[in-house]
Amino acid sequence: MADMRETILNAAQPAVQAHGYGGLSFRELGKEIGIKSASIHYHFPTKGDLGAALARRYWEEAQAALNAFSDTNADPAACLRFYTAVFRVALENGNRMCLCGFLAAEIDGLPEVVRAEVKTFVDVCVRWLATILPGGDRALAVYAAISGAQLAARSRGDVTVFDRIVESYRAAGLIPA
Amino acid sequence: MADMRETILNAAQPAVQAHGYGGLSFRELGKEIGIKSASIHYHFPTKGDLGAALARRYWEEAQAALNAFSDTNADPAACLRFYTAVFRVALENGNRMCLCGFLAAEIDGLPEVVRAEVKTFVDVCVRWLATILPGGDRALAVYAAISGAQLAARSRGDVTVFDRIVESYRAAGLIPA
DNA sequence: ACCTGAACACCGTTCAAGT
DNA sequence: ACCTGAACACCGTTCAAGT
Repeated sequence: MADMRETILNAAQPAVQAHGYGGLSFRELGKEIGIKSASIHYHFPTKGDLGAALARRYWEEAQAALNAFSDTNADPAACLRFYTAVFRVALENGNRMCLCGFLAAEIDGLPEVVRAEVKTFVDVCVRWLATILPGGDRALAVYAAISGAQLAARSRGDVTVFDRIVESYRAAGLIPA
Repeated sequence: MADMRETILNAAQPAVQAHGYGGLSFRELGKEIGIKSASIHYHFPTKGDLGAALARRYWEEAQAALNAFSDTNADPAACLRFYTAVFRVALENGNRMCLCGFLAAEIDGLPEVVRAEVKTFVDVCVRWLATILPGGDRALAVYAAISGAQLAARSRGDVTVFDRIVESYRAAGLIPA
């Protein structure tokens, strides 16, 4: 089996996507993976260290997935369909949020180490979108619009709300059709 | 001076807009207004009751403000400038989120009474936008897009990010210019 | 190297008790 | 009618102690 560090990250990620950083409990986490909460601190000295590791792994995987797709498919419309599909997965998977989307809302109460990784996630997404969309602030706007669509769909508890909003973005011309 | 119930709501609102529902502490709240945390429960039996009262007051005020503007100004572009300005205020005021925007992220861990008020806030905004924008899902899309712009700007700690995103929405044709 | 029990100061909540 | 102190089971964190 995998090392404990990874086991902790794997259990913590869906929890944060559902309840946020503040809603993550070391005691519940320990109960889930069969370890005492004090033992988690051996692998991640503080909650901030765990949060930062979580966010870093998240943007690394997102970056790899986005680049892998755009490397073999240069069509802007196809790339944007892939991008929205990535954000849709979180909703499909237990009506969860993008990890860094939730952390962005909580940014005010986050340790600096976590904040930095959240900002990097946004950078990764916006940089990738900028290689596909027209210049200026369009990439930033699309990043924000998709985040907002996810948030709205989640609060409705209805994935089809996400689809309808994205379709409306396309119809309006914000996203390439 | 105002009654204690209102004093509590006035102190709790900016706290939730900054730290969320989970980040609201009855003890800190009590310290701020000079009352014991146990006394807050006299006015609001549970944290959920306080959260619901907060969200309800929030959408009531938003509804009143939006209607007051559109009653005397029918121009779609002007109405949308007013709408975005309302969401901008939260950022200007200590880089805070829309109260119900934050609660939407936390929806999973919210008592049902709070959830219902959050949904009503979305309804209020979308219904108002629908009286101004072309039919279909455009109102829902604009609601989501502006929420996302606020979230992105907050995570950046930079109000001008909100302005740039909104301007980009206008340029793309999502919002009437 | 990795885990634990016990303690610390926090949290929302309850309730008997005060005025 | 309104407020409080004390208790309850929670929380992240620390640390001496175990293996």
